[in-house]
Amino acid sequence: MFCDVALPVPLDRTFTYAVNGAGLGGAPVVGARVLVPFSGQRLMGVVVRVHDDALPEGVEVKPVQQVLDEAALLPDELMKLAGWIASYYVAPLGEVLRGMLPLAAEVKRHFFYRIAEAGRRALYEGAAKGSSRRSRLSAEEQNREYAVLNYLEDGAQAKMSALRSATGANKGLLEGMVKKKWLAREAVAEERDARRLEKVAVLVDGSGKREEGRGKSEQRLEGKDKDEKQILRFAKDDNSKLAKDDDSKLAMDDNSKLAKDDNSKLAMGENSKSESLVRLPRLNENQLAVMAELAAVGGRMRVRDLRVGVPTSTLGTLVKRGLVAIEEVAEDFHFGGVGVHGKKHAHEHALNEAQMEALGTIAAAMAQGGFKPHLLYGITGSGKTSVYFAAMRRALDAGKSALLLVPEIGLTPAMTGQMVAAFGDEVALLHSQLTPDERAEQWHRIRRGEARVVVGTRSAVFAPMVKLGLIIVDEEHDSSYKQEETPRYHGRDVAVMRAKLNEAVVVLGSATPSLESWANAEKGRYARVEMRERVMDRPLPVVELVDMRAEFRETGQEQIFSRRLIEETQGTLDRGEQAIILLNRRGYSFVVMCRSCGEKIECENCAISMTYHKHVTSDVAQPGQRLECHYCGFRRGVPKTCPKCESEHLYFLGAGSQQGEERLQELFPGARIGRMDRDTVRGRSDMERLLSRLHAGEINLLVGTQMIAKGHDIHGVTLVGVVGADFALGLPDFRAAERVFQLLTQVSGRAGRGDLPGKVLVQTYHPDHYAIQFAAQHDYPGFVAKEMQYRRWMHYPPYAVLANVVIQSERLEEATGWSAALGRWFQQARLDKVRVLGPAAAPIVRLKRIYRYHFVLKAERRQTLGEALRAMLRFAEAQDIPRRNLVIDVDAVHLM
DNA sequence: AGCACGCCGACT
DNA sequence: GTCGGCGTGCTC
Repeated sequence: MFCDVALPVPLDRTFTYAVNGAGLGGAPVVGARVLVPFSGQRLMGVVVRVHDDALPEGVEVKPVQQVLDEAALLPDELMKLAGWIASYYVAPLGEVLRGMLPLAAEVKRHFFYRIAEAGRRALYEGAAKGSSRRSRLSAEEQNREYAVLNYLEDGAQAKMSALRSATGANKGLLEGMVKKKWLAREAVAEERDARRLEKVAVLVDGSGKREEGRGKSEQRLEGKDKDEKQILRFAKDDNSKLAKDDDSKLAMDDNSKLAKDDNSKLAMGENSKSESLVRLPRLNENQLAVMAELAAVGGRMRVRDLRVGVPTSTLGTLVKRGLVAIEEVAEDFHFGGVGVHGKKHAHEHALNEAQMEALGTIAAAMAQGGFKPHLLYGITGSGKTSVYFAAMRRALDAGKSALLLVPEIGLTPAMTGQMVAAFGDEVALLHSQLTPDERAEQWHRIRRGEARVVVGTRSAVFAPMVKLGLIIVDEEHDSSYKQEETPRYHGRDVAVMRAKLNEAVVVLGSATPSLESWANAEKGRYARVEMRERVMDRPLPVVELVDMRAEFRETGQEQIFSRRLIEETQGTLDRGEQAIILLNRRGYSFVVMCRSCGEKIECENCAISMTYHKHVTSDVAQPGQRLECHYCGFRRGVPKTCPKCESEHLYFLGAGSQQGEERLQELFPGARIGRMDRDTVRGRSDMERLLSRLHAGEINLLVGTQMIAKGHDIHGVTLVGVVGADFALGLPDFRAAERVFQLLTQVSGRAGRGDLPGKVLVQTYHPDHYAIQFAAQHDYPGFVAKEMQYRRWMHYPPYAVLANVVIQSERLEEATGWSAALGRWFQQARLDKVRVLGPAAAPIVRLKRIYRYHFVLKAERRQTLGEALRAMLRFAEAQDIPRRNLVIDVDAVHLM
């Protein structure tokens, strides 16, 4: 018997292994994970086929080394989905499957090292001969090498982690020793329980209840009085275990001294059974607070919950004094760091008529059963979220599970907070900020059917749901659903396919649906559900356009903020209301240009203009390094003179959010200004803090990049200013108009969500452009009609399917040579019904030191496009163009 | 991708 | 002479 295994390597095929080897309980099933030998490595892969077909000639079949799952880890429909993605996006199946599994946490590869013959010689014969003088090792590193050899001298093998902590060696050093043949290395992949351990603080009381923790010392507090004469009695049973087994860090650190003493005694064969009396000084305020809190909850509490305003060391002190013990238990559940907050019963608000109707349509589809896609077009503020909640509730009531996809969880803390509040511990959150362990844990909770509601970003579309009944894709137009690395899938489109395979209902929701989804609704493939009124009959904000060309003519100077915007902002602040201003670039100024030669300062690694940051934005930066590349992160100082012509006249162009904030500070000295961009919002907590300050009115003027536009529901905001959002209209991107329309609509939606009506001021250099005009009128259908015309004429999606093919190489000659060869092939192949544009330099011709050329392929039919791409790959293979230098992006969102 | 194998240049 | 850097080719 054989099985075909998909491996996480960039190769468009599977590999066959024998499964009748000894020690394996029969053949693995499709969907199970296996460990297999592969090119000198041991890899984990997923079985995709079990068969006894004749094998291709000339390959030596190796046996499967270990079967990790008895039953299929991935259910049948996810295996099918993986196959579909691999074919649709022309991606290796193994890489698709890798993205579907929480692999990292479950199989850990350990390296074991053992001393080799040459290493022994080096050790005995001494340093003089052993180390080559050529090697660039410092004396310190050489010493470490000898420490490693000493450690391994007895011939036993040691784990890399043990070696590192014992000798201070790092991986590079150990690998260097392997190269010198001083050490032999063996890699072992081992499976482990994905569940995390959690530390629980336990109040040690004097009631005689014995501590039965694993090898922990029995600790007792004599008498319950917590005043001056606390006497503690340590009765140490067997501290050697404490030192060896107890990996609880707190207990370890604090008892290490004690444990050491006892170990030495033990080593001499003396069993310690000592008792000691320790007199304790009175507890300080922090310590008392911790004790009180523990006592208040019955003496047990998770350490994580305990840290309320006291330093972490306090707990350590209490442990040292034996008043508290730390136990480790398998953690049952937590929300991966998202707290429960938000309006608890927001979802229970009575739905208005439009919402009820939308819910009715979705519920009816669920009741009827089977695959049913919907497009929920609801204007900003129409209450889509409430409909999602109600629909998910219905799914649960019907015994089904529900999946909600959101663009970026960190940016919408309110939504996740509400989910947790509404569905409690039936919710699992999946997002990029989870550690591999947390991810694996959530994955298994979902797989076991314990979490029936899943909220997550793009990759959550692969959650192993049990009885999936409903998938909702919120803000379905959002480009963050597109994965920008292999496999380059679109979360929304995968969601629709998944719903089809699961015979589930899928709802794509947006105030500005993508043209693709709108076209599908027009064709009747998706049922369209509309909500065209805001909740509570709130009006949409009035949008006023400010023509920045006229502004310049009249004022004679280039200013970030127009007189109208300044005036309106002043008025808003004077009335005690809040304003937010979108300035869709981060940094201070995004171009540094030479007045003499016109040269812009570009990144060393990318063909990209560097952004000036007035203050260093990251702790890794060297002081003074204020130019930053937003693509590769490269930083440098600001040169005094132009690098090209040495002129001293460098000037800074294009205002970013940082400059916006500074300018607002000057204009409105009394305003309480906040800034929201990737420099000020690093993690979820930053976002939550900013939003809560905004809610509380501690901030009354917020400036930021597009993250301020994302679904936040802030009732006090009555003015929204938009600065430079039409910049994108000048970019060579067929989706530019769509993006600008979406951004304007989304950000306008932030205004007037409370009792007071909102107003939007859009500063623009293209006041007559239809994207701006329709956005100002809140006319999505009008915009779509116009944009569809353009797409039809130009044969762009949704009137064609499109793929971007990038040819990349660090060497310019390779990139140009290969693209020319492919160009010639496309010409002579005369692919039927496929239009090929290119080869051309990619819009960003060099990125992270890699040169990039590209083709855009357009076809009427999906299948035609797929065949063309596969034919192209075959040609590339025949021409020895390495596969990794060809990036195929089906349904590309950015043609960069 | 990651690893082995093999050619070639630098240093003893 | 020997070591180590890195380009090339293959992986059931």
